[in-house]
Amino acid sequence: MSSGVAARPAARARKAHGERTRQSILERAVDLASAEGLEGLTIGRLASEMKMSKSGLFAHFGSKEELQLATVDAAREVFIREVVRPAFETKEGLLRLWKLCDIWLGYVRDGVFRGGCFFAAAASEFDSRPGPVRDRIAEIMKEWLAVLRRAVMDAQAEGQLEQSVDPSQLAFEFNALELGANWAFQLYGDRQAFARARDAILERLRRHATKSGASVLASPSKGKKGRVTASK
Amino acid sequence: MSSGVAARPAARARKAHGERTRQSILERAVDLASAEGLEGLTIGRLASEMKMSKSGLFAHFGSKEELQLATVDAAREVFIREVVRPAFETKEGLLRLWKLCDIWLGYVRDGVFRGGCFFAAAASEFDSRPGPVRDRIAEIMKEWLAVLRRAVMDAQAEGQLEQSVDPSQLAFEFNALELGANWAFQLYGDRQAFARARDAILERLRRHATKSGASVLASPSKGKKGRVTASK
DNA sequence: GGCGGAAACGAACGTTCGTGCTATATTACG
DNA sequence: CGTAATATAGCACGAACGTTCGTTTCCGCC
Repeated sequence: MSSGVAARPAARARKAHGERTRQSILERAVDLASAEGLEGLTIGRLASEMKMSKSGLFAHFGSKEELQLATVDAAREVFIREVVRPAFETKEGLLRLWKLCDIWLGYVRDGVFRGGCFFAAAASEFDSRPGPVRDRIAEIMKEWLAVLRRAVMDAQAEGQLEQSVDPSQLAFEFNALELGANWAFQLYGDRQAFARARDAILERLRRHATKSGASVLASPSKGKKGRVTASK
Repeated sequence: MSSGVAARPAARARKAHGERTRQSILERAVDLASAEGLEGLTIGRLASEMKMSKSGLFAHFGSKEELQLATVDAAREVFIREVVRPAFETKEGLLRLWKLCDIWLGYVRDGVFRGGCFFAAAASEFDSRPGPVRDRIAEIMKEWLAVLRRAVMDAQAEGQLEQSVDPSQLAFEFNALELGANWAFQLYGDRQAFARARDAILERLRRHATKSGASVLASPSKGKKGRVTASK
């Protein structure tokens, strides 16, 4: 950490191997944890799926809690890559706000994580289990809520959304509808839930859109069938 | 099993003791499971809390899965007693629909279960774990959604809610908002979330209320501060 | 060509889990 | 009172858990 360890590219190549396996372990860990839960994510199971020994895998993290934390952060990266980043390709304003919600719904429907929204599951699992893991999960979900809230405020600044709407309130509602769709899909395989959430969100956006905002929202409304738009 | 074992009333009194301890075990089990999860609900832990031996307690159920199923059903009884029944004291119509949602929020806020809504937690825990337990949970939550949907239809039949609203859609949205409030409260202790959910629900009810429906909704809206009305 | 450190391994630890078996209290009724 | 059913306890099991330890394999570098 302190000494630069020599900037020799060769020296980096040596270290790369450990880091790379660690990364591929975390990939699996995220997948496993999203389905079985962060506690159900077992070191032995993970090791056997990676065709490694328990101890070999264990050495990368030092404790189960560290593994859980690393897994949560890895899932956060995936979420940013799959949801936030794509939505941020759209210019700030009402359309980006809509994209955030729409892409989120797609991210659950398309099974980016096997068990639906990773953080919805993790939050529910850890909400009565104090500790660093719970804190990290709470922090990340707060980030997401802040992104939504920020998007609302931007849309207002752009003059596309009425000033009277409370950004926190709207962010809460959208998040709730997303969680609701996730819940219905995970428990019943109900794909219609995505359309329901989308309709509810769009209706709310339209209701509070200014005139200039309404035009922005014109296209996705006209989409033929009620399918969620794919991110690509 | 086969032979009727005699329908003597006295025979029932004999059996009562076992049934009573079974019931008190389930009380504890529900409380424990609501906080630690249905899988975290451990027979050893439960036995020691009940000051019983593992095997003595175990004999009442025969398997962990049976214990889980019995626990889920016990939680269902509590839910009916605490939420559905009180709301059904109000005559069918818009007000009952509102009561269902309002009392539900109170039931989470007042900690009827230590871990918030028992079924929200259980659903999230078991949604990727097929089996009888998952099926039972899904069934119970479907009952709740059906109650909501039915309440919407009743309100329409009473002429208090516009015919144009889709009962399933409204039930979905209300359920989602409730789950969202539960989520925010469990993860952040955010009591404001109840007010947010309530506001969102009330706003929707008002929007789609007929004239006669609006008058019914007049009183709870005027309630001074935005507190959720207690069920008693 | 041998040294050193990182990475992976295999075996074992102490615990806890769910689940059987067997025996002992407790109780109801003939 | 005695007997049979019921309820609880005691004990042991096999498996899985997280974790530790000592060893082995691998590879860049002096």
